[in-house]
Order: sequence, then structure tokens, then C-alpha cells
Amino acid sequence: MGKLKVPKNGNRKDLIVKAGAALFREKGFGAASMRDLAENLGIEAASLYNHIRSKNEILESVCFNVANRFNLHLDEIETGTLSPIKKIETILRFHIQQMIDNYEEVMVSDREWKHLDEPYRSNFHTQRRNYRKRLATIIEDGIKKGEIKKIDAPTAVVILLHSVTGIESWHRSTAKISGAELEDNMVMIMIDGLRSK
Amino acid sequence: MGKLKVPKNGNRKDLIVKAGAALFREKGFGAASMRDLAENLGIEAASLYNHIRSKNEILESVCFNVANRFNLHLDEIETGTLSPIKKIETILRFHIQQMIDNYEEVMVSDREWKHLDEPYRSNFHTQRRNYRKRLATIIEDGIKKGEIKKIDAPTAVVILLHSVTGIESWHRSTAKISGAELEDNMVMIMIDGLRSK
DNA sequence: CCTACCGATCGGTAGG
DNA sequence: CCTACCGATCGGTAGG
Repeated sequence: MGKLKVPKNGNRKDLIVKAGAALFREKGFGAASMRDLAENLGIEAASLYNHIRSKNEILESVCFNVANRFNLHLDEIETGTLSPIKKIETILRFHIQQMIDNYEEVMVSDREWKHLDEPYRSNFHTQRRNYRKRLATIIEDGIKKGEIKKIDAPTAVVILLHSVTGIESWHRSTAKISGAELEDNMVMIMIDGLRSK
Repeated sequence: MGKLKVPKNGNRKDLIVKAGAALFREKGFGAASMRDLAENLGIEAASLYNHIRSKNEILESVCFNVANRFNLHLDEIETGTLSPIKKIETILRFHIQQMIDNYEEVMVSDREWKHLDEPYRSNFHTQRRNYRKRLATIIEDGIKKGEIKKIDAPTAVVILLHSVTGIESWHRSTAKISGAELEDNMVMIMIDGLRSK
């Protein structure tokens, strides 16, 4: 038998970041303590610092992991040949899927990014603004083509994005509908709301 | 000249609660300190405690002031004779107005209520659930009457409510549209999204 | 990964 | 409304 490598190296940090996302979502970044986090992982607080440099670094990992995922997806969609309204629908469905599969990271990056230290905070803020501008451009394109009703595009973007965070409460609700039903309900409401009649 | 009464009595607490709402919105409840708050008001931290009992009491005031306002408005609408879709539109417009006039308190009550001490936290949570249930009932009524498309009512409620919090970014944006335009844009998207075709 | 500990800051109180 | 101060807890480090 060949020697079994034990590569769990970067792995420990990923575990801490994941547990950090869960804790930050539950308590908020400011109210979450490193001692809490360590206890959730079954180790002492001091031991965390063998894998991460600071509490803020955990937040950085969460925020930029999420931002990268959304930026990459938008890159794909933007250069595609879908109609503007179909592009928006695809992006909306991606946001919903991310919230279903990954909602603790997504919520933390959405709500707690302001606690990022500089220069990360400014960097993240810029990425966020650019992402929204690119969505607004797609919507304006759809208005020009007559597919989307004449609305203020930046307003439509914030409504669209914030409506998705409503899914948070779906996660812990009892007697819930399936993820696919949830997605279709959201698309029915939001895309019909945008579409010109 | 009659003596000028100086009644600024309950007034001092209101001032602290208002400044608290602004600070809690900006930093989050956990990361906001009483020393910060005192500095914003031009006094020492210890002096705050002549007007309030605790940091948590400020949060209680903010959350229950907001909850009372929304509950009272819903009481009025619920017993009125408007059609279901018109009721939802009126409630949506009220939420938007509250966000425009009063957004720091509204945002804090929405985001930070989980930091409430018991029994306030449970009380608030129950009120929140009941409010959403009452909205869902109106939507279900609208579906039965054929005014609203066949969607999952609780899902529609969370989408509706969360879409309004998107207005937050409108507040500090430059080159912004007017409050009335914002309101009409939101109603166009969300109410058309709900309406059966 | 742990024990032991640091300086800073927290919410809040005593006493005037 | 202030000065002075409390015990608790925080993020993080030293040293092994």
C-alpha cells in the first residue's frame, strides 16, 4: 500500500471560515466572539490563530468567496446570447440557488461586509457597485428592446436583489415548499413584474 | 410674559433612542458602543443612564415603536373594504413611506431585533410572525377571488417585505429619483408581479 | 493544539 | 450631567 497523504491542510481554514459564516449570520459579526467560534469547533480560542490571522480575515474569506462566485456567473451570462429578460431570469435563479445551497455565506457577505477592514471594505464596496451597474445595464437594454417595462433600472436592481434575501426565512420554516417551487414562485412574481405587458 | 415651561423631559430619552437607531443601523447593535452613542450626543457615557436603563432598552424602544406603527396600519387596512390587491398595494406603499421617512428605525427593527433580551425577543418574534400571517391571508383571499396569481402566499409575503428594504441604498445614492417615483416604480413591479393576467 | 496571559474596551454603577 | 471606577469579556500573543 502506498503511503496515505494527509493533505487536510487548507482544509482546516475552510472549516473555520464555514463555522465563522454560520456564527456571524446568527449573531452578527460584532457580537460573535472568537471564543464562541472555537467552542463550536471543539478547540480553544488561541488555537484558531494557527489557521487564520484574525477575526477579520474570516470575514474577508466569506465576503470575497461569495463575490467571486457571483462575478464569475455574471461574466458568463453577460457575454451570452440570451435576451435581456432571460438574462435577468437566469441571474435571479442563480441568486436563489445560492441562497438555498449557501445561504449563511451569502447572508454574511450581504449584511456584514461593512465590518471589513480597509482596504478590503472599499474593494468589496466597489465590486458590489459594479455588479449592480452591470445588472442595471441589462435591464436598460431590455427596456430599449421593449421586453421590460419603463422603470428606473437601478431601483429595479435593488428590489430584485433584496427580494431574494427574503428566502432566508424559508430555510428554517416548517412545512416548507420545495426549493424548485420556491424558485418558480419568485420568478413568476419578479419576472412578470418586470416584463412589459 | 407667562413663564416658559421647559418640558424637554421625556424628550431626552427620545433623542437618545433616535441617535441609538442611527448608530445601530450604521455599526450593528453588537459593534455599537455606548461611548460612541454618548459622543454623538455630546455627553459622557455614564450620563446616558440617567435617561435609559440599558443599551438593550434603546433597542426595545426602536423595535416596538416600529412594530406598533405597522400593526396599527394593518389593523386599519384589514377591516377596510378595499379589494385584496388594493389592500396589498396600500400596505406596500405604507412600507415604502416608512422606509423613506424613517428608515434607520425600520432597518434596525428588521435587522437587529434578534439582539433583544427575553422576553422582548420572543414577543417581537411573535408579532412579526403574526403580521406576516395576516398579509398572507390577504394574499390568499386575493388568489381565491382571482385577482392574484396562484402563488405560495407566505413566499409572496417575504419577497414583498424584503424588496422594500432594498430602498435602503436609495437613501444615500446620488442623482436619485424622487420618493414618489421610487414608490411608483416599486408598486409597478411588485403589484404587477402578483396580479393574475 | 494548549495554558497562561496581555492591554483594550465593553456595559454599567457609585457617589456627588 | 460628571469623575472615577468595577468586573467581564474581547481579539490576540508568547511560549511550548
